[in-house]
Amino acid sequence: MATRSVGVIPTLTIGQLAEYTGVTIRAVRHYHQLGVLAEPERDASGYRRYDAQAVIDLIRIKTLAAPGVPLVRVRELLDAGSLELRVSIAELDRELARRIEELTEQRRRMADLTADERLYLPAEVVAILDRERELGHSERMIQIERDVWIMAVALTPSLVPEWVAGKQQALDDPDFCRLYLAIDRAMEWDPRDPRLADLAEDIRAWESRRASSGATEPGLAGLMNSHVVGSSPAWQRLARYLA
Amino acid sequence: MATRSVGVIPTLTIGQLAEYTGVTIRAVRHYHQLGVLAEPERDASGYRRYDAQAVIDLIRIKTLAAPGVPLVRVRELLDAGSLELRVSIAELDRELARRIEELTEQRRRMADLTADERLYLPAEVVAILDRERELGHSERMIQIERDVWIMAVALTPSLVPEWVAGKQQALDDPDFCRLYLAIDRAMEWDPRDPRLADLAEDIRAWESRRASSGATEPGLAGLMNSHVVGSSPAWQRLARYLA
DNA sequence: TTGCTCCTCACGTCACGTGAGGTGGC
DNA sequence: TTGCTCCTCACGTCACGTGAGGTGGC
Repeated sequence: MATRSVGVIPTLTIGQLAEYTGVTIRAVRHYHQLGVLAEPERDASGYRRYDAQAVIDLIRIKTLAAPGVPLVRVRELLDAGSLELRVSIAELDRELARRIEELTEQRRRMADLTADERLYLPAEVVAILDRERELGHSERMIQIERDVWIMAVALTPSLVPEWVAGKQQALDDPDFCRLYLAIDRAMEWDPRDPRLADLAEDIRAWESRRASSGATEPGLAGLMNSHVVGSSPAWQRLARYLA
Repeated sequence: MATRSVGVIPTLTIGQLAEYTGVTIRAVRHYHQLGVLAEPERDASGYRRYDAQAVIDLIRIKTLAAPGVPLVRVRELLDAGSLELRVSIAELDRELARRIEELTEQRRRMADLTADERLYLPAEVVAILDRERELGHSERMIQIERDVWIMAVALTPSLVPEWVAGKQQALDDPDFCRLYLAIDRAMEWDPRDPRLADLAEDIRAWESRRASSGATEPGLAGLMNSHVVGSSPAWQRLARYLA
């Protein structure tokens, strides 16, 4: 596709070529080995001698390879006609645009690395956790709930929207909020604390009101399941009252 | 820095973990091997069992590794305190911004891949070549000059600004332009053509006018040097007339 | 002789990919 | 029994990096 240069013009050594085009000497040799860049003539000392066309070819190779086009494809592209090259360049341009989008995404994610949940939970769940923080819940309980949500999303993502809706509804109910905070506080009570029996009563009452309203949500029952209660002796007692 | 999860919550297999976080199973094992992600407990079958903290850790690893942070550094970053992490994230953010700039640059360069000189010659030289095209020069001569410029920039970049200025000045002179076009046409003349002697006379006359004006430029002499004339028998004759 | 650039093997690196051969629960 | 997921080696890949040992002109 490119015409050969006349050949009567002075030539460059591999070091000069590399410096001018901004690649390493080793990279040039590598391109020769893969047949991406044609081997040039040698001088009397066996040194490679490059002409202007080599400069042009190498800069083309570099331009294509820099954004990550595999060298085998670079070779194909430059061997192919300029029409095919033009088509591929259009493709590569879209690819680069995509990569720029991706990096911009990654910058956003980086910013979230120190902030906690945002990165690994859906936004609605993060909102629920934030809402509970505002209600004065302990970080310990929030973290347990966060872990439960992570497992829920990982194991049964299809059920998550329903749970999210149920939890949001519950948090709109002042009775639930009081109850839920009480449960949080109860975590550190002595398991023989008499208030646990009253709390169990309140929970049962709320749950039956809720069930009669037709709402389907695993909320309290979900949190109070056999996996979670193990983290607090008081909660274990509470679960026994409810059973 | 992150607190351990309670451990009474159900766990994920390596496949579930990989799918949820969007990495391959092999990548997870690789992270274990390098110590970037802690090895979890095994179940009765020897299968790895992951908790919510592993999900969090893995997403952090992925977030850092995706834009190209070496895994050894990822390990250091996550082992270090969150202050150090924050500092490094600021650095990484600048790095990502730089990469986005770079990709944008590469998109521009890609567009120039089919257009010729723009990619491998400084803008002023490209302007000179374009100007000569407008004056009606043959592509053959332009290409020879292009190759001379490439070699000039590669071998003695410090002299290029002077040459560029000289050439621009010459192209502002209508006498030079006529002469230069004549030289272009003469390339394909028969070496015995009597007009060559007249042309040599005109060149000498122009050069002496130019020298007396105090301008320092290698222009015509540069083009008509021993390296280039070899490409045309008529030019060789012309060079002998001038010698 | 010393320093510099060039030469050709050839092994190393980084982040996994990809079988090879085998186990364990449904 | 078949199919699926998991397991541990261990070699392969891609684009070079990095010595190892040697040559040639100033």
